[in-house]
Amino acid sequence: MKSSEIRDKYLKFFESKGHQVLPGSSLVPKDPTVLLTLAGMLQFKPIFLGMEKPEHKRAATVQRCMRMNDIVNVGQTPRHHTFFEMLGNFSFGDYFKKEAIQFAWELIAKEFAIPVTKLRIAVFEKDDEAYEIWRQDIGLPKEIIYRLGEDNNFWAAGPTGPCGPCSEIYYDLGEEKGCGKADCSPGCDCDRFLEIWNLVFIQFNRNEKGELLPLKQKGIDTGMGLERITAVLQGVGDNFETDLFVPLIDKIRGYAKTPNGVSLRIIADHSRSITNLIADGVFPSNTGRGYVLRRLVRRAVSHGRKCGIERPFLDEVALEVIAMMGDVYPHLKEKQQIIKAVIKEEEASFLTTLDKGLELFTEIIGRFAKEKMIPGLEAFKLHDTFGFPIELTVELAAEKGCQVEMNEYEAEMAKQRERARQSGIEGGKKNLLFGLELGQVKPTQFTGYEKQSEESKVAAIFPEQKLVILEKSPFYGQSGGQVGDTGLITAGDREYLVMNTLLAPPGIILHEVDKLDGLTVNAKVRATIDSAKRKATEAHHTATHLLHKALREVLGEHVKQAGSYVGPDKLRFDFSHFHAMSEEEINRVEELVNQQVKSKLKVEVLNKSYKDALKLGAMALFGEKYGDQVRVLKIGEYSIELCGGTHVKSTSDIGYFKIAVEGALGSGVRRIEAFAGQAAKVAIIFKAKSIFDAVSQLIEKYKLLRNEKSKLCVGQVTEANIFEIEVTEVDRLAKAIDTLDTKAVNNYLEHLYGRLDWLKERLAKEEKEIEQLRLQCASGLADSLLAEIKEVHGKKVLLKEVAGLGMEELRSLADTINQKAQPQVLALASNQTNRVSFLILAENAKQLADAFGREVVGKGGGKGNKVEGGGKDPTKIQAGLAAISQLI
RNA sequence: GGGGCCGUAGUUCAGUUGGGAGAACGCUUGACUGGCAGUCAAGAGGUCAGGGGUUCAACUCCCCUCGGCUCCA
Repeated sequence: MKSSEIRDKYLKFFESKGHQVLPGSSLVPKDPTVLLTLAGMLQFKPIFLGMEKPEHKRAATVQRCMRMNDIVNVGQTPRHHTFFEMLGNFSFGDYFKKEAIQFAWELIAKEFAIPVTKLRIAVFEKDDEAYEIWRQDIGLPKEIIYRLGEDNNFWAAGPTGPCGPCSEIYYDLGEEKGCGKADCSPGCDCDRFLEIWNLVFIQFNRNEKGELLPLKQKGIDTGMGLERITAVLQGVGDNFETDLFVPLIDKIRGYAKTPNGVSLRIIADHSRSITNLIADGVFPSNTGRGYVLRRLVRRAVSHGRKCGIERPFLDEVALEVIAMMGDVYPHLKEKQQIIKAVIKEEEASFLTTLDKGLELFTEIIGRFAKEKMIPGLEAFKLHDTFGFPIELTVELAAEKGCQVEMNEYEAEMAKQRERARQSGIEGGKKNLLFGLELGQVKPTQFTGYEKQSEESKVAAIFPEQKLVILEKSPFYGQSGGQVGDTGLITAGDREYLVMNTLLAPPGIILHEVDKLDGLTVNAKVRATIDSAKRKATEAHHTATHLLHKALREVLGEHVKQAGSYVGPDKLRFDFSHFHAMSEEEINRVEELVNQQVKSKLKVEVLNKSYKDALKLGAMALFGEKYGDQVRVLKIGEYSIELCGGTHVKSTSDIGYFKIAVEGALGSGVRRIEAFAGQAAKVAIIFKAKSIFDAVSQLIEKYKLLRNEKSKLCVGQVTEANIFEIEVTEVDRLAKAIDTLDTKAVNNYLEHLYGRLDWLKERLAKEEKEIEQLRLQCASGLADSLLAEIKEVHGKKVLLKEVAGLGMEELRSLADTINQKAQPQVLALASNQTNRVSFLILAENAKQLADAFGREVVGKGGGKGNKVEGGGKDPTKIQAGLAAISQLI
């Protein structure tokens, strides 16, 4: 049976049993606490947790999943993967153990016709109910039903919350695959018994005390790995030998000069992960999912090299993955271009780090060739700092007959992990919502799309966190990047300041207030938001959508939102893009956005089903489910996106849009900070003002320099034409902002920057000229000083105070004198802006400097026969020089 | 979120108890040559990423910011 038939058969079977077939969700989960979709039930987690109402009582899905826990086993065993497909059927308070077991058995034994002799069953040791169903209702002999412990057959999503026993169906691959031990049975570590289906019976809620309380609404959550069942049904006993992998591995083998089975499997497995991750909107980066993706690419490339593949090839392998999976998952085909491009770029960048690492490695191996042992610390540094894989280090070392001190390496690695974990724990505690018991609270009715003030009743209070929940509220809870509203809750004549508003997953709006005294549940209140702040936030939010669209127009369709902040003060937008933006690109984007502002586009909100929204061409973000009602934000004909936030009525309300900074967050991810409305105007004028200040400061400095120059040896100083900035120019700028003339604003700012640069350049030139003049003067001075060299105790000595010379000039002066006369003792001291600089050339320069330093309140130091130093009391220079002459 | 490394001429990089900013290539000019290549000579090119601190003195030591690379979660 082909794997595609197995998928279809599974879904059809459960459809016939009254299940709604739903599409699997993205690998990027909606739940922000979960990195990747790692199980079929993830999209239904809120339902099992009682936070969301199910739309169907029974559902069945095929879910693409990713798990990184077993990555070291991938390729080594017949059944570990980073990417796999999970077949699942679910019951939400509908059928329970009996039907779940009956369905499973019917499919396995009848539809798939797996011989009973090959099957084994496991139940939780205390679950007599399940045991009896298998025994009585199905009629299985007790020899093939096993009772297993909590670690194997009890499922929980966390330390508290819904949980329950499970029952597993195993396939016996035959004794020859096993460990041969007498007690070998399901649950054994060896490869004989393959777990093919796990049926989870969610029947308890575990509270903080660890007590198991029965759930009113029991649930069923089952999962059968497509790869495993396919292996069984195709009679190969190895997932990598199924039609899910064979064509892919063949393709990879075609690139390999020296193929080895394990590497081919790893590359095949990782290619599937990589392709699907990128298709779901993940880009390589150095954090989070992006980092998972990067690691997979790098492991795959490393194993490619192991197989003698020197050139980039993964992007082509990805095409094969798309060819194999594209019919089931059409979005892979749609994203083909991007997938290929991203992989190519990432592969190339890894090859350069490998080259770099190789250089460092050869340097290290040279140092430790004698010991035949590379310290773990070196290997760790190579890995940690330079990204050179440890496997490669070990392998290359072995080629040179060296080993790597792995204990030390592992110890360093453990330290690194510990550090990261510590910071993770501390970070988690910061979350105010952590550990809040919201199970009994109903979702708040949000009325803030239309109203700014609302009569309401207090639904719940959390005194410890100072959180208030209302039945309905106009306050927007922080989500989707938009900050929470602030404002006022009044009860009678008492006022409560709302500092921030948060949103908990099932749609509960939490008002963070300054105090709670007197406020009780069920109290009648009026909730009023700070509308000025809201308005400023809305301008930024609508501008964010325009920005997103404009970026896609200017930079390309690969630009995708990767996070945002929308507040009253500014907006921040993170997006995928591979290079820094050029100035022209930034200007183009600004212009495009301001053009939309000028066009006074109508901003509309449409409530649509997710399906219809996609049909309209809305840009889908992460995590939406197919059945959801979604809000579609339509800005004229320009932009259409899903968005739950609040917005201005017309783009003209944005006022003006200005990008402040564009920078990198990591490779492949850029960040823009921008201003809209009043904030934009303030930011621009402020910027202009700060340039004015800088310019006038430079002008002052310039004048000083001219002055100094005129005092130096040459007499003639021509007066340069200095641009002063006129105040009226600020008015012109303000006017350009008001008329939305982006070009004028940018030209003007550029003009200001230009002037600043011009002045800086001018200043640098002037400084250099003065420097030259000084050196010139110093060399002139040298000639006159030669005459002052005296003979003391048979040594040529010159001790001299000179006026207004810096260290630079002293050196130059000393050089010239030294060149022309070679005195044995040369001490020059200068009084510059009330401080002393001195330079001494002599056999015992240090000793002389100490004596001099004592006089002028200073000290100095240097190398060999030269000392440089300084002091604070210029009036003592002569005394210092006298002290030196004493020592000669 | 927490670490590590890096940032010096147009480019690739040197630069140790903190005490005159360097090399190679490239660039400009000149000479040799019929022209090019080439060789020789001279020259230009640096806010040592930016800001603060310590110091008589910071490319060098400390802190912060920005940018690039990288590991862990």
